[in-house]
Amino acid sequence: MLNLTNTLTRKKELFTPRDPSRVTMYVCGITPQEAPHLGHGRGYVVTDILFRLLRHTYGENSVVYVRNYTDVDDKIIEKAVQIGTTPEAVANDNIAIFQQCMNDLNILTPTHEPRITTSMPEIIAFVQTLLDKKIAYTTPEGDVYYDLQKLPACGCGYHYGQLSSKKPEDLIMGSRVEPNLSKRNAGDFALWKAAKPDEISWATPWGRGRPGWHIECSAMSLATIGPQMDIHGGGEDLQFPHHENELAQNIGAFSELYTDAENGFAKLWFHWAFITVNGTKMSKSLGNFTYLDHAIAAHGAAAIRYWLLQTHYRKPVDYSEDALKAAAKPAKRLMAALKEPAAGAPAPAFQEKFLSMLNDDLNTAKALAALNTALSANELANVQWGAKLLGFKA
RNA sequence: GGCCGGAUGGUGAAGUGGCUUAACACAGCGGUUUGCAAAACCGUGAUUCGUGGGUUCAAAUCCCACUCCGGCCUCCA
Repeated sequence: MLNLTNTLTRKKELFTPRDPSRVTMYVCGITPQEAPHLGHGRGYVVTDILFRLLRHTYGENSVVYVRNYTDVDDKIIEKAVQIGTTPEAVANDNIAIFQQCMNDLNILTPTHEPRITTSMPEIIAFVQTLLDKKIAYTTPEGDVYYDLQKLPACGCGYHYGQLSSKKPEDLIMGSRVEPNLSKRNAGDFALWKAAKPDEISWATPWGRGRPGWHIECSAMSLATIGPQMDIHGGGEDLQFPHHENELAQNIGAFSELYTDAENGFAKLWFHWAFITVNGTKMSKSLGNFTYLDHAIAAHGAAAIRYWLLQTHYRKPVDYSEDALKAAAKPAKRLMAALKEPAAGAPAPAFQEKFLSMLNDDLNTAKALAALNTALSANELANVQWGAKLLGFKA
């Protein structure tokens, strides 16, 4: 009985999968232009808890979790030029660091980890579908845009801006999007960008180029999960424009399938909040980030997991060295309990209580507290069982 | 400017109507242990939940106003 906050309705909702034997979740992954920072760690630790809980509830082989790599984008290309290598090499290096971090943090490997560069036929096909339906249009420059005026009416009741609580007219007024005279409406977004000289590009019926950011996720989720999924997740900042546009793309392609609110693109949209530093968002552009691998080396993976799980996933977590040090001690205590010989089966009452906490919108802070209480009471079997569900590994 | 979210002890943070004079953790303080120290373990902390009103038998929890802070509107987990 999992209750999760659905960004689309802004309410905690009882989660019921479309098919309990194949529960599906797509979470936006990283753009490997740089090594991952602590913020990436948070998102995927949180998702890991959700994945573990779903596996516990529906069975280990009944959950399909997809997390992609956006391995081609402006910044990767820019970086490759800067250091004199290929975009592929930049992406591969950073993906390797990312995967090592995920491994260190004991984050379960997703069922599928698609990349843009290996999903090109699906991406091109998706753009073609939107062109065929006249929802997208090409420009003289060779770009392809989504025509927001053509967003089909959908049985699911979606209107553009619903996911991010924005009104289209506000978006256009406040728009700082690069002016492009070839666009029909200011809010139209790129599905495909025409090739620039000397840049990596792919051939398509409408000309060479590379995909826009949003279409990639629509295509990769279609290829791995299908046109409808249970949970779609990502960082808070992806709500707009990325997820809003992704949703518009899927409705453009599959509106006839999406007959009502229960049968839309995703049943539930899941977003986690950021890591902040002195109250301000940790980000690459502000330069106030800490590399994930450095933090793991300095404090240990268990301390980082403990620190992150102390706060509810929808609230910001403020980073400081002191905060990580403060988490190291209880994390160590937990680790020591996990290193003890297996203490047998947990008490049913404890399991039930523990699961009800996680099922209540992933209340990991409360679950961690229950673990500490069990630890003080020397309930080793309970501690070992609970810690495992929270992804701690001896 | 528009929209969204938040404000709980020295610190992080859970709690969204009575089970809470507020979980859990860190720091501090007291103690046990120890040759001393460290580590470990035990004990100890807000009569109070941004401010002002209101609703209720009952509010940190609901409603209204205000103040402050953050996020999104542009690449971003």
